[in-house]
Amino acid sequence: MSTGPTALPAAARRRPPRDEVRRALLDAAARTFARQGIDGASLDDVAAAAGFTKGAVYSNFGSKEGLVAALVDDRVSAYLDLGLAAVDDPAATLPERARALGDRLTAASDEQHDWHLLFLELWQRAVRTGRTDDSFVRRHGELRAAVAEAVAAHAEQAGAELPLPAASVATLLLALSNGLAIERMTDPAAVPDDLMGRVLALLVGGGTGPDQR
Amino acid sequence: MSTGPTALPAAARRRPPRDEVRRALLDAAARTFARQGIDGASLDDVAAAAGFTKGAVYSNFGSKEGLVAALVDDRVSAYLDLGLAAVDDPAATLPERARALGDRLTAASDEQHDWHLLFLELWQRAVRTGRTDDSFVRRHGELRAAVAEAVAAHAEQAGAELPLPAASVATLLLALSNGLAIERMTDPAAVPDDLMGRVLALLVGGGTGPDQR
DNA sequence: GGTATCGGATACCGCCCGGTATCCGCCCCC
DNA sequence: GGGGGCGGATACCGGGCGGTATCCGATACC
Repeated sequence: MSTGPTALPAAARRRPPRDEVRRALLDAAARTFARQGIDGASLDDVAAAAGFTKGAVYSNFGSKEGLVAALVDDRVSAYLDLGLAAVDDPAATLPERARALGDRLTAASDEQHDWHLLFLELWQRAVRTGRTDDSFVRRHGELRAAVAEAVAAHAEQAGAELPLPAASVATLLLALSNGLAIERMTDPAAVPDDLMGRVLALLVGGGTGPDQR
Repeated sequence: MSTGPTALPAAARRRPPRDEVRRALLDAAARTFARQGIDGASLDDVAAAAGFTKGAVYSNFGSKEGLVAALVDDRVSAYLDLGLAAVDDPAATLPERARALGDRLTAASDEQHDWHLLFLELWQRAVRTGRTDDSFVRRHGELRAAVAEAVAAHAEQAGAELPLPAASVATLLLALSNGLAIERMTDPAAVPDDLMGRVLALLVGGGTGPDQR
């Protein structure tokens, strides 16, 4: 995977556009940091994973901290978009949508181990620094607000009465997404595929009926 | 806090019993690792927090990895006991118990930031090594099984029909405990005090009625 | 096509940490 | 109460990492 420039026979070497280098470094950082930990991965590791050297990192991001900051911006934004897109399916009833969203998020947690690992690491950093204006925390708050808004809109559109405030539902959705991913990564058998969907349906007042899907 | 032996005026120095040293080191490790990260904290840091030096750590645990392993054993066992004790209140109805448990777990998450931080770090290590027989993973599985058993017993005793299998309820309980603690640590306002209790009540079929407590 | 510039490569520095070898003094037991 | 052994303290080593100064070559512009 990821054939860097140095993979070529040292002959026809082309210098890739700067944006391309940036992207490659960010992607490599996401993978490498997720797998080895932010502190556990050296800049040499990250750069090598992208097919470059440390020099490229310092040229583009100034420092390791700068790389992490850029990564937060890049990835949390992407996650927010993904989350909103997943909810924007204007079909079917509210519980049905809840179940569909749950299934999709469950599947995503299987495919995106890296993202959850990275998310938790960024969260840890934010908590440890104690800075409430941490950019990761801020972006995460935006995500929660966006989800809450979406939940409220869908409920109103369906004319349904939520058993809990929309804001709480949003919080629970995020908490379950993380919490269940955690359980599933260490013991997949403990988290049935449809569990997330069932609970989400419960949260919007739809019951869980053994198999009414 | 934690007045180590060296705090004395260098005169009346007594050698503490070995078990005492072990305990002090384990406690200091839990605090220090939680706050600075397992890799971020040096053995000097840990030993100093307990009022000793690195030599004591190597004498008692052989290596940093040995200290971490001992910590896993120590802390996960304690957590399992705490969890079981919290559920063993033979009073009131099932939803009432669920709400009480939720309140208690929420309060605990406020007081035990360190434990959640440490838990997540240990979990990350287990996931990254990929060892399914990791002792942390095994102990966590035991915890889940114990919770599932307790849930089933309580439900049967109350003659209630659970909307989800007891095992799933147990998984959800753990997931919510972690997930909500995560949300609460970065933004306390986003997680109302009674949210956990309400959801747990929902999970055991008790509804959430705005304030029937 | 020649040249100036910018960006990534390379070599190097200093710090810090895990680990180890060794030392020293408090406990325990006879 | 005296001596031996154990347990913690101390000093030191080696490796690895973030960061930096410098080099070199490709790109783009005239």
